[in-house]
Amino acid sequence: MPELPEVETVVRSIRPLVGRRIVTAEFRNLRILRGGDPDRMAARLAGRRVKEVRRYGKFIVATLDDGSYLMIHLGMTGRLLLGGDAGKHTHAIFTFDKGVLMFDDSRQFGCIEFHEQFPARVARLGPEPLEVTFEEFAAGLARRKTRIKSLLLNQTFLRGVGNIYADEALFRAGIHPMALTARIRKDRARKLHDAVVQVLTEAIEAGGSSISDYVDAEGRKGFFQIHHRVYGRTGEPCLACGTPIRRVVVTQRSSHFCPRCQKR
DNA sequence: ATCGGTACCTGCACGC
DNA sequence: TGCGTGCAGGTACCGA
Repeated sequence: MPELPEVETVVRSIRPLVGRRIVTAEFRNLRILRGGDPDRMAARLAGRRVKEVRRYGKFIVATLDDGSYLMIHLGMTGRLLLGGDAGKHTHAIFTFDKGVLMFDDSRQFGCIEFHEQFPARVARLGPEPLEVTFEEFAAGLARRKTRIKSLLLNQTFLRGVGNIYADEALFRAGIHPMALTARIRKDRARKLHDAVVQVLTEAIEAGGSSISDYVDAEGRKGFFQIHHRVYGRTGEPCLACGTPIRRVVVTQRSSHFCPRCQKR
């Protein structure tokens, strides 16, 4: 489900919780805690006020009033929902002095972690795609020895790009997903940098892409999926040239591309 | 140090 | 109707 635009939309939709106080935290599925102690977490969280909620790539980090941090990752199917009823896949329930936040995740690839210090995993991520300079971006391309699709998905290169937006950006830049990064010339690299920024910006404006189950914390779907040019369009005609869109697997992930518009 | 393959889960669509 | 297969927006971990 969630890549940068979806996580950004979720973060914006839970902003009303900033300034609110956590009354109780209930954890129903411990897998989500990745080894964290549920009782200790609940005790540390109770009474804390949310100072700030920020997004780092696909990670959500809430800063609490005592300087501790609550980190949330939505994985593939994670949802944060304000209010509503707990369901089969509701794994955590945060009750605030005003409002309730539920974490729902059918595949359980998401996680919730409590940290006394800023989480190291988040600190190790690469730059934000909407902030990275072209020079940094190009230096990253030249330094790696892999296929461009793999690099775009690598969160230490850029944080937040996932399978949908990698495919969409590569199409817009006219680059084949299997292209080796070191062989991409500067003009193409610049096109790719621009394409990443544009596609993410447009997707945020559309509230993200709702393929099957993504919704924001108010239950609203995104509508960027209607603007996808290659992702999920295998066999359908390329919107630029009419050639059927193809699907190849790169690093175990589906990649959708136009064989005519995207040369290696 | 980097890279690709694998594992982790559930649900859905499909063909038989 | 049910069963097997393959696929799905994610990252961590392992061995080469």
